[in-house]
Amino acid sequence: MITIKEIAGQLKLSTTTVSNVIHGKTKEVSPETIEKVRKFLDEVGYVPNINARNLAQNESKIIGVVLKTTPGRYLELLSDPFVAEMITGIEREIREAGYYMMIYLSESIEEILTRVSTWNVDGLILFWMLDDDGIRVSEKYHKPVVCVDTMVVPDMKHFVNIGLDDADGSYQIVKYMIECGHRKIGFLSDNKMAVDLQRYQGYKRALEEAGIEVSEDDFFLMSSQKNEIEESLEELCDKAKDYTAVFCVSDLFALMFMDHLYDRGIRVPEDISVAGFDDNRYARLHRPALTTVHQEAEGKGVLAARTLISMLKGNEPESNEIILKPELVIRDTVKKI
Amino acid sequence: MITIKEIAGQLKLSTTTVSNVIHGKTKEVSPETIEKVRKFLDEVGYVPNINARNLAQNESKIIGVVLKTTPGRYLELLSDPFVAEMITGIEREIREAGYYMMIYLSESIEEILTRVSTWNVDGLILFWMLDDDGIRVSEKYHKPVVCVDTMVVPDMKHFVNIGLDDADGSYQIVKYMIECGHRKIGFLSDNKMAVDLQRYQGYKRALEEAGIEVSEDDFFLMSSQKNEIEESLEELCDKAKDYTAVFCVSDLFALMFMDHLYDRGIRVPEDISVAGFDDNRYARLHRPALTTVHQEAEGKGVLAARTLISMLKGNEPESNEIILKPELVIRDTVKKI
DNA sequence: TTGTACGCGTTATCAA
DNA sequence: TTGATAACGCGTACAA
Repeated sequence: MITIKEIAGQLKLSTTTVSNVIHGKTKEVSPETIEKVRKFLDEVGYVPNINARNLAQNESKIIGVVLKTTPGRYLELLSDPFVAEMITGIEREIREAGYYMMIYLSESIEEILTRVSTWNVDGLILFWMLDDDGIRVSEKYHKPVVCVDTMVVPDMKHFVNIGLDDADGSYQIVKYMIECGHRKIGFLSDNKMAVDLQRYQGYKRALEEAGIEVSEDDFFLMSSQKNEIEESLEELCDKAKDYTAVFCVSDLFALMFMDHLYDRGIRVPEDISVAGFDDNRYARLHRPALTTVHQEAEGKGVLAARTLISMLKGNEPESNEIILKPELVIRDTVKKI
Repeated sequence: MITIKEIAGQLKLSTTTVSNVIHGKTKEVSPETIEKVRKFLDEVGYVPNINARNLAQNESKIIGVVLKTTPGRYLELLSDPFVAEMITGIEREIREAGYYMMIYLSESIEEILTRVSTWNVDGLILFWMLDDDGIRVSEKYHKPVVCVDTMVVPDMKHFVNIGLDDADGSYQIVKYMIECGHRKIGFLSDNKMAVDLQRYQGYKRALEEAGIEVSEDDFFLMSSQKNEIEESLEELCDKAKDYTAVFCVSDLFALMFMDHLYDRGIRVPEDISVAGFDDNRYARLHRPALTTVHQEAEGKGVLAARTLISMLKGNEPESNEIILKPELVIRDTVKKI
């Protein structure tokens, strides 16, 4: 790798001049020199050493994309189509803005913070922070942060949350199910936190508005531990006999649930109706086609990245929170009864 | 961020000593000093600045993971479940080995090389290099490289290819289809290059061994352009009427094809048999369950990362090429006739 | 218009 | 056992 110093040496110029030409600070450089330097740079294919630049400028041009995992989580994060689509959008935006993306997977906020400060990361995109995660980050990290699908955002200027109106999404679809004549509607999830809690609340509101009583019993609790999932889904198939419909908190769960129903000869939607949430790529490949709530995964990623990059440029975010709107997608898995 | 210099100042020591303690070069440091420094480091939560370290050591601890795209490709790369699973494995290995992962998506080898040298990346994992891509990389990049699913590997010491015996995989499944009584078997793909070519050759060999003539007509060519896919699949459904089975070059294509068949009321496997390749997570969620060829996507990623990391440690790779074995998975989409 | 000199944080060499 | 000092490559204030 050729360095500025070497170039300056060969051209009998100073490093300053070369550096100035590289950065277009050409007001004070003679045209001939500019030309000479430019030509030479091209010839040798000069590439700046970013470590040296970062060291000198105290920046990194790196945006950290942090996925906080929990132990024993069913799907490896990157394989989750929703995550993958979001990251696709994020990656493109970051790249086009001249930044670099570094992905961190970790169960530990401390580990994440260490990596972030080791690399002197310029900005952060955080997924699914829970509890006091956000606060712990904000205490140690004082640069722009964009959270995705995070409920509790500390009231910090450099924090922005990108979310979805989850409650409204589930409200819409459950309302639709009720309109189709369903009154016994289960809610399937592996937890009742954060985003899933919101979705549960929308479900509850729709039922209550229709004068249908909601009981804890209607919660179809799926295990989140890899080795227990199959078993818990088996049990839920039994439980489903008392229901005409089940709303699943995600497309993935809906697909998994339908598999078990199929394997037992229970037909969707003839015997039971099922709905999902997300409308991800793989749900779209399913047949019968899944009735679900659509959200723009890639768009969410793009928005997160753009918001962060804008903050990096010194712009104040317009608001601490951006909430996107979900959209009901009616397909074939919810039957009129 | 506290620096070594500051620490040395506060402790009335030299930076050398502090640095030595940090790196466990404690043969020549007194126990008391070690203790004192260690304690202080803990207290202040010292985190090294990796830019400075990289600059001094002329390394980066970064492993570049390069996905070369082609314009208009149907699936965004990271959303491809096979890619996602592989990256999951790669990421974990890289992280556990104390390296950092940087993902590059690009259509241009030049752009990739620029980024790689900008960051002074220590090693590279390349996916699907085509034609002279590999050679162009090897000309400019002289550190360890592991390719995945690449056919032409230049005879370079620092290049290793991780592949799958694709031809054998398709040979096995097509042979199975023949054993099930099928004789008119189509081959569906969107191209006939690299890995897909290998899979085609295995298909061909199985048919030829069974004395079945193979014609160009049996190639079900699907468009790879986003906006033309639907249409081309429609046409292939018509074409399928003359066949009892279609072997698809990937699970994804098999799923897409089956969707179109389903939407036209053509049943799998009753009316036509379908097989895939990869056995990815989403294919496993499909019903009827897909008969396919299994390969360990995550394992492939892990192997690629481990091989590279071993080379980074100075070990010579045992061989220029590691070829994994695929495995036939019989499920429900191929019917005995 | 061009050049000198220094600082960024770390590691390494060699002297004390 | 410890400490000064140079070096890595770049950007920049300031001097010429």
